[in-house]
Amino acid sequence: MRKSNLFLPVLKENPKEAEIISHRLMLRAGMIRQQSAGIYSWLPIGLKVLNKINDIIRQEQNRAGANEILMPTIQSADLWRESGRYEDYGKEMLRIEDRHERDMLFGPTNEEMVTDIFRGYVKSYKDLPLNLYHIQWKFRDEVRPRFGVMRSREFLMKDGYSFDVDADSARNSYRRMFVSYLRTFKRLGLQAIPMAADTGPIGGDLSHEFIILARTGESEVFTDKRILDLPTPPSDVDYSEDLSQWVDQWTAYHAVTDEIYEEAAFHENVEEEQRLQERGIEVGHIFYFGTKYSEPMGAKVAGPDGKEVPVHMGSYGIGPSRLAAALIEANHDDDGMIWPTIVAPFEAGVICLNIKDDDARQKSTEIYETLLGQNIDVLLDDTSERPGGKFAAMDLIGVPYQIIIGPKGLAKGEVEVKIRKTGEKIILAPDEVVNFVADKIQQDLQLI
RNA sequence: CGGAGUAUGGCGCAGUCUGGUAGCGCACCUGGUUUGGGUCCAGGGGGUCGCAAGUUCGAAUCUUGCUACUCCGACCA
Repeated sequence: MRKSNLFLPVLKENPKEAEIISHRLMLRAGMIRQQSAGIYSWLPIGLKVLNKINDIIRQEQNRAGANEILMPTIQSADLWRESGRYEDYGKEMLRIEDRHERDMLFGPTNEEMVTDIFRGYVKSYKDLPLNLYHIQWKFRDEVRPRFGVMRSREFLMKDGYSFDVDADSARNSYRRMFVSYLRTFKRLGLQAIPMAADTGPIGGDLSHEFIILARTGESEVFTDKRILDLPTPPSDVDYSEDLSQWVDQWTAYHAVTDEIYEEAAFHENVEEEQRLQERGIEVGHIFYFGTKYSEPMGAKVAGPDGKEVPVHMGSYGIGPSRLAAALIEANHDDDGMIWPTIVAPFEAGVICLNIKDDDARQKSTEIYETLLGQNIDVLLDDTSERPGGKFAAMDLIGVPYQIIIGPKGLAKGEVEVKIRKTGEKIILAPDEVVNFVADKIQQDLQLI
């Protein structure tokens, strides 16, 4: 992408409404635009990041055996009457009436709808387990949306649903998602800690929240430091095997949010020197809730004995739009965002310091095109702005590898590579730079 | 939903107390200049002062009502 052709409305000043760093930076970098309270447009580089996050989630969902579908945002109230939640959900649900005066709603979640899909097709235990997920916009009419896309009313959610013939099998499905989530957050460069959680309005008896530690987090978390050193399941983890060892290992240490925190339990379970009390951001939440929806909605399958049984279900949520903000909270400095390469709006940037200088322009373009040819997502700053503005913009949007090309350097046979994360500046010959940067990016993107 | 605020050009703000025909910085446009960490000079365009009603010769400014948005709290992916 050439910057001269990119819609990148960066702001020099901080919009006054933005209180937390991720919100400020997303507005300043032109990633999002508020349209009304808790409702945002996603502008080009914001959308790029969001899509890259979605890609990682998809890869790890699919690896774990889940099937991607896409359900609508608008749902019929009748489905929710079947489960009883139409009355229970309260004002957080946005209720709509269509022209025929039918009660509709903007989906805050999709348990009812996916259960409806399931019951329409699946009749035998032989087709289980089954896991269906989608990545779709949700609406929850929060009383007080805030912090930009961290707590918005409209938000993107990956919500997945598992179906099993019995509770034991459902626990295996739960473990697959548990492992998949550990991998997803790890690949996004985040240290997410699964914490025992309340099941809330979704219901059920087994639930974990995945929390990343960040000073600006909204909840207080209490855990054992040693949880930070646990290994993440590798890319070749076999999802058809028993995954208990992974789940047991990760749930062995005490880890709770303020919702269910009890001082006595914390002190009993965690030795003083291992206690870690921090703020955290919830980026994922998984539930096992048995037959809560399948029973009232008649989602049943025939078991081996020919008798019909209601399926055991679980649901698994990750908020990609919130993750974008959480990633910024976890990775930034005074100059702007510091994206992990895997979700950066661009993997590399080429700054041509003086576009009017023939050598600089030609060399910049050549390097840019060579990188493109290697499938690297690269931004060429071919604008006539001043150098200072170009540097500031690259740092603000958090481009991990920045190749700086100007007449003065070229005269000495030099270009500079700046590594955003470390601030390192490496001087190279122009014909070395593509390989150097391509290698770095390849390393960063290596499947872990 | 309780409490506290804000609303003036794309963004950040002054002007409101004390009514008199709207201003600054950034951004934008033109010309020149400059080009390795947010150049400099000159000129220029852009505003129903959130909306409505009222008071007044005259309202961004005073009064009343409304709306939107933000912050703190309760609630939440």
